[in-house]
Amino acid sequence: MEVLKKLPTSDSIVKDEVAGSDGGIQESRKVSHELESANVEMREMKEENEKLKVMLEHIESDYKSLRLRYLNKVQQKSSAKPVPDNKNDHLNAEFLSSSDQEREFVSLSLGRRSSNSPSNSIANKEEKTKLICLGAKEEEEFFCLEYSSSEEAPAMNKVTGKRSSPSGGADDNSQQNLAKRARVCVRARCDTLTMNDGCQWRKYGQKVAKGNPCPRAYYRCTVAPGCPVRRQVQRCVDDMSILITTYEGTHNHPLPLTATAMASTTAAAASMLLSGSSTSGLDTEMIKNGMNFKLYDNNSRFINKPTVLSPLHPTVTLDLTIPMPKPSSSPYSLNFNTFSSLQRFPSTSLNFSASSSSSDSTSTINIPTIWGSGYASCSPVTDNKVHIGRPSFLNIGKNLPQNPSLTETLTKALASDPSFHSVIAQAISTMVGSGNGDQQSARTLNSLPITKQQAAADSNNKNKGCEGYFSSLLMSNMANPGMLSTLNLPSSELPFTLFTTSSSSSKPSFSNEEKKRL
DNA sequence: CGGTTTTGACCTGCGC
DNA sequence: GCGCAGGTCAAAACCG
Repeated sequence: MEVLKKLPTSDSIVKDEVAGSDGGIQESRKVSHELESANVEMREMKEENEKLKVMLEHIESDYKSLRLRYLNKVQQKSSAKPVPDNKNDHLNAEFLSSSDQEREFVSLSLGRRSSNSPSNSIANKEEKTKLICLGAKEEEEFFCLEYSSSEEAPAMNKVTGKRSSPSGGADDNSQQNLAKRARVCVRARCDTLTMNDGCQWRKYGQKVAKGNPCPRAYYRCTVAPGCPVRRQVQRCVDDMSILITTYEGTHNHPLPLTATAMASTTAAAASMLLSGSSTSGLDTEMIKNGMNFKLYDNNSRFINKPTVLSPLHPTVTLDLTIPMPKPSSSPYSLNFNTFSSLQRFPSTSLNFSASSSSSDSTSTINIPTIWGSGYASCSPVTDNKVHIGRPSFLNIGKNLPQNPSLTETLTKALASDPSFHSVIAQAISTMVGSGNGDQQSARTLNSLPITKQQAAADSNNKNKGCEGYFSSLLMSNMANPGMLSTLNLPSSELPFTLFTTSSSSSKPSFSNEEKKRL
């Protein structure tokens, strides 16, 4: 896995700046001053790029060691225990001996599908399901995380998990269903019946839920046959203007350009939820390019708590109904929380606050966001609001030293957190997509100039009214000029694509455009 | 005519 | 075990 953060060369900036000036001493002084500051920022960014690279190397090595540890543990378990269940033993042996299966397991853990794998057969999938559940008692979170990355599985076992599920222990089923049923709930104001998120949906049912006179509609993705993604659409009982759309599953096909943003966001949010871990339950805020993501839990007093959510499903709610603050004036608020009812589902909370200027007193580290491209500056705060990962692994925010080494501290902390590793891996795979279409779409989307993206979004909105809201919102947020302000760069010069991965090798890969920029 | 929507019946999980 | 609620199925109706 190779992650790159792409930056425009200082030369290109110089040329543009010089070309843009008409002369005059003051003008050139101003330009040179700006150049100087830009260069300083560039150096800082490069340094942080290096740190990120180091961090990712750590992540990679940590992941490998974790995997080894896990395999050792399974091996020890299978050899030490005579085990009442011979089937599981057999499965363990198979797991350890089959390179194919291991490959798929690893693949799952990275959030990618290996659709061409010969182990994709039903029989093998069933075996792997059992394998995963085998160790669930000891390493519950780990297994949930690993398995949750493959949300296509419900295509074989219906969401209810019973009708077509193989006869297995209730624990096994529930364990895997926990991971598979992760949902992303999106709340947005919309006057139309549904919102166009770029995907094609077919309605397969409607039901009036208790407590809400508005019927809930059930949709399936029809972009590709067999796509496991489903969505529920329902009006908020407290505010009829709010449409609650709940997504479940991951698309197993390339997505249309307009659907990429939403799918990536929901997949990343689901990934965040599933890879998340228990925290102290403190209120958290996350900033993501100007989008407000409101968080709830069962104790939340949030009055618009949607009835669409079932305690059976770990759900992330993305609240788009909160007005966006102006990019340059205030940090955005993005709340991520989970319906972790019964404490069965770990919650993940992150706090990314965007520093509006370099004069902020707090130290920041730049973290590539998983929702689109850009920088989210992670600012340590003093009220314990920065919490990433499970307390046992990491508890950033508590007793954080407010000194210049904070960046390193946070970097190390992040690099040492397995949850964060998985989130990053999932996010990368989400952005890259399982198919070329996804990759292309994401890249195309990210490389579009802001004006074009905005124009496209505006055009969509003009034609469809409320429809296209998701796409345009997400697209515009991906290219949020506010994020550019931290770099002091014109929006046209910003490198949107921060992540590129190469599936064929571990070396970085660049598109032609990216090569030019570099 | 093919795809989509509607709608009543059915299945499953959960609480009592 | 029973009833309730959520979710899904599938036949009929609808639509372009």
